[in-house]
Amino acid sequence: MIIGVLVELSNKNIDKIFDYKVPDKLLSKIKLGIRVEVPFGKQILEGFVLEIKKENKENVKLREIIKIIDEEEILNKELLLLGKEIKNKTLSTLISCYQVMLPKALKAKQGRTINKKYEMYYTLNSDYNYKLNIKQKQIIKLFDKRELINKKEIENISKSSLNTLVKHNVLIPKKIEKYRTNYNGKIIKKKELTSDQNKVVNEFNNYSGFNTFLLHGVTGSGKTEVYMELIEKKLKEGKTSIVLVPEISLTPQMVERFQNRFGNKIAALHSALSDGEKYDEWRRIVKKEATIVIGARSAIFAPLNDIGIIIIDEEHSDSYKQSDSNPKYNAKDIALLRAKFHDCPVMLGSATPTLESFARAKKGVYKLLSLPNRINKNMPLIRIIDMSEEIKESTGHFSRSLITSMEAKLKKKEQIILLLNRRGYSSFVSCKNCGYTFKCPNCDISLTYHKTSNTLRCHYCGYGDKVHNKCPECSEESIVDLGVGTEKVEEELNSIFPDKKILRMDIDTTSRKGMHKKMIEAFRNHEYDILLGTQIVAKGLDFDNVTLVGVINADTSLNIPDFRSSENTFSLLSQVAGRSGRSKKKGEVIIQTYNPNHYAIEYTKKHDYIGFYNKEMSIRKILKYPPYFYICYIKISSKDNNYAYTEALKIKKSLDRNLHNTIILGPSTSNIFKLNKIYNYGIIIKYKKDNNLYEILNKILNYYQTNNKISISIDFNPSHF
DNA sequence: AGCACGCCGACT
DNA sequence: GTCGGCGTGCTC
Repeated sequence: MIIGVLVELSNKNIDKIFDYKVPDKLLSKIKLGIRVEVPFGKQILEGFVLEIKKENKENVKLREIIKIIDEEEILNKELLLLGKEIKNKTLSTLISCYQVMLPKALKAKQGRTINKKYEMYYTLNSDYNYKLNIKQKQIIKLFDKRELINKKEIENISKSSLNTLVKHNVLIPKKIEKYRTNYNGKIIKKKELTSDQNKVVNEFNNYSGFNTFLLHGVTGSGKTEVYMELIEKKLKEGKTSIVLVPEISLTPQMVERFQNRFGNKIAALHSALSDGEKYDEWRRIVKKEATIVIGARSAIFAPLNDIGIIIIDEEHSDSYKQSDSNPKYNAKDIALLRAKFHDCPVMLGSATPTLESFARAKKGVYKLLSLPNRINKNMPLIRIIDMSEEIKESTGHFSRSLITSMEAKLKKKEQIILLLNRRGYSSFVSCKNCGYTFKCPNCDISLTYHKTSNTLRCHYCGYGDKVHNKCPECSEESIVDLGVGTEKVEEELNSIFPDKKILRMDIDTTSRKGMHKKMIEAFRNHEYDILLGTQIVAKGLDFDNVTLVGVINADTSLNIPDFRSSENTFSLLSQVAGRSGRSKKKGEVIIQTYNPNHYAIEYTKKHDYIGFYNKEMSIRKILKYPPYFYICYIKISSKDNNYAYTEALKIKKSLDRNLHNTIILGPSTSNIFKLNKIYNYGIIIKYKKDNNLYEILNKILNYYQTNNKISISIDFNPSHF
């Protein structure tokens, strides 16, 4: 037998199928989608079995595989096919497309130490022939009611008796796999749906087979309850479901809600799990023990069969796009591919859908469903504070209106969420005298001051430096911290409200495992009065007692050189505003800004998504941006700045020669020009139809493949530049 | 990715 | 004359 194997090396030259012979003794174990170990040149590598073919005389010189790694396929037919589609859409290596589908534990080299975990159990040999003493009888009695008894439980009676019983074949040991994750499902009865929710469910049920739905529901309108209703229906039909949520809002709270409804049918996949835990969850899915998968981006590859629905919550979130490594895929696109394969619906949900999705819904490509009202029928009141006026009156980060409002809420024992919008914002340490700014020597990034460790750090490469008092340029001792960090705002809050408890939540304080969950629970239990944080506080959190949301600086995300900056700002502000007044108490939102007349802020104030959509669409049309045009971003990177630029120019010229009906911009420096000593340039291609784009790009990739002085990365529909 | 092959510079 | 530099090409 001859098999075609794809080896686990992500290199464009090797990204093809190599043929191997299978020795007779392994013949019966060969299946598509398992891994095997093969000799490859001088090395031994793992690879996936992608083809099984008949032997013929020309194959005589082939080498033989060494061994078989998996008993069962780890990539089923659907996923094998899907990998090829992703390769074609993203121009990545096929092997990277398969690797991205699997938990780390199953990847070559990285996973060798992660094994299944077992626990020892015993069963009773029904026809044993042995005279029992008192202790032993006591042990045997355990088996009256149960068939399997855990080793620990027996050892609690007597460890040596256990050994004797095993020796005399009275008890038979059984190794049973123990999952590192566990769920104690206390099923809570579902809530009655509101009439709005019922209407959505009924409209959805009018369709069958593959369809894409866009559920446009304002914050607090009860989208999750709709999702659960649809999943329950699929569950009754014997079908499985995938629910994607952004990593940041994949809070224990969200997982718990699903567990309370569906118990141990749920498998949750998110970054807070260890590699071993992820591996266990993955196997629970394979074994069909879990039929509802809830997870972040990569959960779209869950090895489910018979998928009945795929739900993507907060569909506007850019976390569904993998942009840091290949393949640069978007989970929304993968969802559509899988749904077509399973002939099942996809539901995209958001209070602020992406323009792309809403435009498709308006064209009828997606079916538009909406939840226009909050469950409590009460949208929070939003007030905009012009900080350019305010700054004349106060020195800190807080306007008088915000402080007054905070005082009022705190007096009523209500809670407050404060958002420090730091997106694209680099806080920096600078010289007051000459303007010198401390920058990372590896990256084109200002260093950030960390008070706790008294160091300057680069948030991109991790470079650290001592704090200097003297300016290296002008030697004056006038170094100041100009950044607006959460630490600094926390200090200021402490001095304004000395007797109030403040909870600071950002990457620094939530990175430790389980901290996120603990903090959210502590805030819910009212152990704190004010929750201060970055983006992390904007999404998905649901606290009944929060009646005021304050946005300290709405503008920072507007100032990013990215055509989506208005959309991202509108979306962020609308989302965070939605945290206020979700229950019976009336909610209030205060947004501090230096651009009170910017349309992203004005439409946020009016809770007017459609208004924002129309305004932004008109701009996108003029500037030829998505959804009117597709975008492809080519990044050219090298340690040699000049070389990177000259090659980028060459690429641009070659694109000009070969592509027609496209707009090609650049090369210009990337948003992060220098990162880890590497210089980055980018070329933007705007196009409507792809013509021969893929072919040309493939040629460029192949041309530079062997050049190790430069690297080329291609991102379709990028979320960062 | 690794490793061999191969064609040019400065050294026991 | 030889050791070793890394450019090029190949791995079933």
